Amino acid sequence: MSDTLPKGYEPADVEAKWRERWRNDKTFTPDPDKGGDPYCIVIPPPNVTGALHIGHALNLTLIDTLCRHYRQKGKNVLWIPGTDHAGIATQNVVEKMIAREGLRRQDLGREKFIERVWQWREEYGNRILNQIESLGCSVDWTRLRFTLDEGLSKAVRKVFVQLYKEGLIYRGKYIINWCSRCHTALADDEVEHSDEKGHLWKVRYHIKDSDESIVIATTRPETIPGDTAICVHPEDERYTHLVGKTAIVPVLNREVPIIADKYVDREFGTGALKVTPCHDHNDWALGKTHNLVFLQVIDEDGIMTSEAGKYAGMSKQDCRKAIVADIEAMGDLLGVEDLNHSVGHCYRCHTVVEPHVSRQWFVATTKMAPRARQAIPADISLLPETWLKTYYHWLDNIRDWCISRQIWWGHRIPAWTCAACDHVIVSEEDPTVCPECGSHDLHQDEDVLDTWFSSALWPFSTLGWPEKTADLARWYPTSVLVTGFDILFFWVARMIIMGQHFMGEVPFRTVYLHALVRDAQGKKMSKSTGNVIDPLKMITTYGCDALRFTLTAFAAMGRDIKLSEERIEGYRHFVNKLWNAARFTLMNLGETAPAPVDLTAVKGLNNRWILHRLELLKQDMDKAFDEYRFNDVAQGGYKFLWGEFCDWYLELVKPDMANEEMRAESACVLYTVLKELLILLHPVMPFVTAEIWQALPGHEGEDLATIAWPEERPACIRNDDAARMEFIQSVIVAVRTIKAELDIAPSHRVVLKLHPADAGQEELLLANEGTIRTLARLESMEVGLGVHAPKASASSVVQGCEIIVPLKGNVDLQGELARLAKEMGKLTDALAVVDKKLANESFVSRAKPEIVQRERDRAAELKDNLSKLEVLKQRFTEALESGED
RNA sequence: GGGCGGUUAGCUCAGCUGGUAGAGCGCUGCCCUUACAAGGCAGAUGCCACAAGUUCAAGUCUUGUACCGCCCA
Repeated sequence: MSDTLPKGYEPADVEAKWRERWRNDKTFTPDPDKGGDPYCIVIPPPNVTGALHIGHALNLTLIDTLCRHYRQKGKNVLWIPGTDHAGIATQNVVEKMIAREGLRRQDLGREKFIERVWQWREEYGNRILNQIESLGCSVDWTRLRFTLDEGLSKAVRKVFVQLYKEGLIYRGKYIINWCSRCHTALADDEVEHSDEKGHLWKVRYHIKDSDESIVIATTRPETIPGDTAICVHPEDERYTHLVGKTAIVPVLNREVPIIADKYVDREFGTGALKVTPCHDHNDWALGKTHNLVFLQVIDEDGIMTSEAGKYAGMSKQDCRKAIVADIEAMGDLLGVEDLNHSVGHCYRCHTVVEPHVSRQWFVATTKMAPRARQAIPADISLLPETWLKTYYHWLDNIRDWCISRQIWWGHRIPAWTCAACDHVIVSEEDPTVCPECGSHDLHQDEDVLDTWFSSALWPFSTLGWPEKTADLARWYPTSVLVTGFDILFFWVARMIIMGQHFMGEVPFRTVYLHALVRDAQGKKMSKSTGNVIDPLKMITTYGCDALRFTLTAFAAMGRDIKLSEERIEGYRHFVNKLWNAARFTLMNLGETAPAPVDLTAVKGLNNRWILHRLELLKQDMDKAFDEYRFNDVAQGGYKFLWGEFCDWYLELVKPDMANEEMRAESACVLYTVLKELLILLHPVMPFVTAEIWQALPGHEGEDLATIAWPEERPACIRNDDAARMEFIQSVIVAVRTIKAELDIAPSHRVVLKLHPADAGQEELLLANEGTIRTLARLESMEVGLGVHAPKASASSVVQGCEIIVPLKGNVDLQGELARLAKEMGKLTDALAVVDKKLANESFVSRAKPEIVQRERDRAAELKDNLSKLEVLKQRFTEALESGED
C-alpha cells in the first residue's frame, strides 16, 4: 500500500509549492512558433493602486479556467498580465501620502511629484501582481505589461498623433464634467449619477417694460447669475405671448431673451426654464443653437467668479443660500418644493461634479462609433446577448470623448505650442523647433490623457504594436475578452474602436461579460458598507481551489452572484472530498501504475458504467466550456465526483480490489477515471488536482498543467449497461429505504429475497450478487422466479422486480404497513396523471409517437408495480392478523 | 421617461431547442461501514409571482399585471 498523500489537504503549502514551480518553470510562457491554434486573452489590467477584490477574483478565475482548458485542448495559449497606471486614482493615493508630510503636489512640482508616484509604484505596484499569482492564474509573467511602459507609451503617442492628423483628435472649448476636488475634467461615463434629495425653487423673473412676469423652476439657484435666457416650449400657450420679450434676472438685473425650444418639458416645474449655458449640458446645447451669451459664474474650484456680481468669491454652496435669501427678500421666491433628482458625482472621489466650460482634447468617437457598432455581431459575439441593445444604445448616443485630464500622472499629451507664433505641434518625438517660425520656445500641453486612452490600445499594445512582433502576428486578434459589464463602455467599446482603426481588425472574437459579485443580500460590495468578502482571506481560510470552485459554480450567464462565506466553506468540502477519493485510490493501487487494459472491453458492470458516465461528462464539460457555461462546468464535475464516483463507484469497486479476477481490470479503470477526472477538474481547481496528480504512480513529479485533455472513447458509451447498473442501484436503494423507514440500523444485516420480473433481471441480479450484498448490507440474498414473500415481510417493487425483506419479530409491523400505503399512494397518483394523458384522444393522436409510447410504457410499469405491491400488502395484512411470521 | 434582468423547496440558485420539477446549504431520523463525521444512508418540503393566450402538452413560448433590482437619461 502506498499512501503518499497526507491525511488532510493543506492548501497553503500545496499552493505555494505549485505557484513557485509554475513561475520557475515558465510553464505558461508560450512560444509563438509552436503549433496549435492561437488562443489569447489579455487581462483586464487592474489598477496599480488596487488590492485584489472579489470582482477581480471572479474575473481572473474565469479567465484562468478558460486558459487552462484550452491549453489542455492543445491550443497555443497566451494570457498577458499587466496593470493600469490609473491616472486619477494613483495620483490621489500619492497625494494623500505626501499630505501626511504636509505637502501638496504643487509644493513638489510636477517632476518631483511624478518621481514620487513611480517610487510608490516600485514599492506597492507589485502587490496586485502577487495577488493575481496567489489565485493560481496561468499568466505569462515574462510578458508583463504596464500602461506607462516605454513600449505602451510609444503606442499611445503614435495613436494620438495619427488620430490628430486624421482629424479624429481635436482640441476645443466645450462643456465638460469637472471635479473640483480632483481638479480635472471627467469623461461622461466617469460621472456616476445617484438620486438625491434636493429642492425645486420657483423664482419670478420680471418682464422688461411690463407688469408681467414669468416663473421658472430651478434646482440650482446659484447658477442664476449665469442665466442668459429663459426658455419655454414653443407650443405652450401659457407663455407664447412672452416669447421674444426680455426678462430681468433677479438680483443681478441682467436682461435676457425669452426663447422657445421643443427641448423644454412642459410638465416639469412651471414649464419655463432658465438657461445657463456654461453650467449645464443641456443649456450648453440650447446656448449653441440659439446663439446665447456664455457666462461662466463658477470657477474650477467651485467659487463664484467676478461675473457673479455681489456673489463673487463665495463658494457655490454659500452663493445658493445667499441668492435664495435675496430673492425671497425681494418677494420673488414663489415656492420651494422637495425634489429627488439625479446628481452627478466623480467616480473616483464622489465629489459632486460641476458642468464646466473649458478647453479640452477630444476623440471624435461620434465619427468612429458606427463602425464599432457594426462589429457586433458581425465580427464579435457578445455574451450574454442581452447586452447587445445596451451596446447599440450607447454607441448611438455617444458624444465625443474628452480625453484630457488636468492631472500629472499619466501619458502627457504630445502637443506643443510655439510661444512665438502659437503654432500647435503634435508629434511622436519631442520637437525642439517650431516648423513655422523656427522658434525654440515650445511649451508642451500640461494635460495628460485619460487612463482609458491607453487601456483602449491594450489588446495590441501589449503584443508589441507598433512594432511588427511575432506575438502580434500570432495572437492578434485575441480570442475572448472576459470582463465585468460595468466597463463595457469605458473599455470594451473603446478597444473595439481603436482595434478597428489601427489594426484593421477587431481586438477579440468574443466578449464574455460576467456578473457583478454581490453580498448575500444582493447588495453591491463596498468598503464603506463593510460587506466585502476579501478573496485573499478566503484563500487563506478555505484554500484557493474552494474559492475558485465557488465562483465558477455560481457564474451562470447573465446573472449576478450573491456570495457569502458559507458557500465558500461548503465548496471546501468538495475539495476535501476529491482529496480523500484520491487517497483511497492511491491506497488501493500500490506502488506502480496498474497495467493498462482495453477500456472498451472491460467486463465489470461497475466499470462499464463509470466509463460510460465519464465519457458523457467529458462531452458535457467540453461543450459547457465552449459555450461559457461556467456553472455547468463546475456543477458537472461536482455531481460526477460526489454523486457517482464517490457515492457509488468507489463502493462498487471495493470488493474488486480483493478479488483476483477483477482486480487488474478494476484497478486500471479506477486509476483511469481518477486521472481523467483530475484533468477535467484542473481548470477550475488547479492546485489540489496538480498535487494529487504528481502523487499518482506513473506520474510522479509531473505537472498536471501541461497534461492534455483526455482522448474520447466513444466505444465506452454503453447506454444498456448504464441502465443495468442503475437497476442494481435502485434495488440497493430500495433495501436501504426499507431499513431506514422501518428503523432498522443500516449495519443490521438482513435477508433479501428478490422475485425478478424476467429472466434477464434474474441473470443480472445473480451476476451482481456480491455488489448488492455489500452495498445493501445483507446477510443473504436469494433470487428466483420461485421466490415468494413470507407473509411478514417488508417489500417494494423496482421495475417489476419484487424486493422482499422478511421481518423478524421485533420490528415495527405497523410501520411497514404505513410505508407500503405511502409508496402505493405515490404510484397511484403518478398513474392517475399518466392515465389521464393517455385517455386524452388528442394527446394520443397529436403528440410525437415516441412520447406516447413512453407514457404507455410508464403506465404499464406503474400498474405492474402497483398490483405487485397490492398482493404483497395483502399477504402482509394477513400476517398481521394471524400473528404469523 | 427609456432599456434590461429577476420572481422556482426555509435560504441561495440551476433548469438548453415545450414532454414525469433539480442542486447546494438548512431541516428530520438512523449510522464512527478500514478514503472522507469537512463523512455515510434515508426522508420531508414546491398552485415554478399573478392573469390570459398559443398547444395534445407551458416553470419553459406570447401578451398583460404586480413587486424587486440594475443601467441609461
